[in-house]
Amino acid sequence: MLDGKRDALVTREKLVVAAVSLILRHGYHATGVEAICAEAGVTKGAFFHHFQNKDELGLAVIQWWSAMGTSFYSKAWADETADPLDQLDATLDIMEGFASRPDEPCICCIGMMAQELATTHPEIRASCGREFEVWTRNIAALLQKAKERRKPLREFDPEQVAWFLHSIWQGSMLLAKTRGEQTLILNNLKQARAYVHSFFRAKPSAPHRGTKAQRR
Amino acid sequence: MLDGKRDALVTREKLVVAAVSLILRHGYHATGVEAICAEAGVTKGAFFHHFQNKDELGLAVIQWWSAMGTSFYSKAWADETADPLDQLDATLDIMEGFASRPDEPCICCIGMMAQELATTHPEIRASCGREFEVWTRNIAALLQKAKERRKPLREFDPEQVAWFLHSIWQGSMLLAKTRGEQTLILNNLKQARAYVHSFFRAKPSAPHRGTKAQRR
DNA sequence: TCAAGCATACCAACCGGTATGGATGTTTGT
DNA sequence: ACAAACATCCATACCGGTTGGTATGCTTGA
Repeated sequence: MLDGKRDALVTREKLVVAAVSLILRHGYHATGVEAICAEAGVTKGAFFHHFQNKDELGLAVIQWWSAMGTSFYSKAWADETADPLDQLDATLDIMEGFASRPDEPCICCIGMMAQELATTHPEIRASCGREFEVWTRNIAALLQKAKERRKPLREFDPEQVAWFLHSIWQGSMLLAKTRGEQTLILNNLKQARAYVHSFFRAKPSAPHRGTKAQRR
Repeated sequence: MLDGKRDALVTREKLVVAAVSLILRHGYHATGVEAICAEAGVTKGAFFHHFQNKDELGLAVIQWWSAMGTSFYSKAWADETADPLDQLDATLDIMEGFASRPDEPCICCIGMMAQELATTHPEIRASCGREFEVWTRNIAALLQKAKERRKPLREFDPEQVAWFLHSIWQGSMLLAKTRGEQTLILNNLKQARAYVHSFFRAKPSAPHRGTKAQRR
């Protein structure tokens, strides 16, 4: 029975989700195993049945967050035939939407774990690096396609620009944490969008709809 | 006697410096009070004589790092009569130099603490925010001056651009932590420099010396 | 002489992790 | 078909080590 009282996969998922929620709020070290179990509604017996130790859960958390992120951007990335510049705009729209959710902080679980654990936990550092590359490669691919279709106004390296955009994104979330509001992120995204557009001739068709996805 | 065996200010400074060093390597929570004392060559008696608790030391660490940072940029910011755009370039040169130190990671203590403690420690969050603003205000002031002296090619808000640059800086250091090398930071700084220059007409005088401060 | 500065010893709380046994679903023997 | 046997799943209880923090008293400089 899939929805029976006892399902290992469900329990495991509950633990990972609980860990994500707590790590986002308190960070990795400040989140105890018992606190995760309490949030998930299980006990330590279940925890150490699914994970050898806390760090192994950390790796699962990173993968879970990355998978969630990829599905989060799927609307912008899925259509292979779409205009790549439109896809980049759609990506930025999604990011704006993520930063515009009321009463929800705009933070990245992987960014937090990378900051806290990169120097001490080599495996977690490597995992964070891999998942960072997933996002960046997707952006770089769109930039590459855009570069091929429309001749850019000036030369640029898609990969480097993608890392540049990712840095803006992570840095924005970091700086915004110290302030009450998230307009900083939205302002940065606007500049990032303009930066991307600056490589290409303005499109005559789309009248640049500006900021979308504000306040549901 | 200032250089006597016993000097409260020196001891306090040793504790703060030791804490900075350890926090940069292991993060805040993973850095124990006893470890800090060992690194500083004192005991817990000294620690809790100077700081009521660990968080109070955290605040001192933030202020220490901010002060060090400001003096770090003093060469670029001190001269009131200099050309503001040159000052911005000098600032980016210093940042490139910071990212080019061999075998030294390019990381920010305040960025790390903000990421780890912003949601749980309101006072530390506020302190990080204040020190972030110090850097940003300096950059914004230079951009403002540059905007006044030479008419920019297009309109921009100095404060928003300054936060944008700060985000790039913090995000670059964060992403670079997950990789072995720091060329990512240098590439981002190049794009940031080009972005700043894109607001102004190219200067005929300075032939744009490119990347400086590589490998001593 | 006296307070500031600091070392020593100590503590309750909490941490990640383990040992053990019971509950549950699945497979197997007949 | 049905129970026995089994492996998976998870709860309970427990543990050694570490944590931030304290109580106390010696030492040093003024």
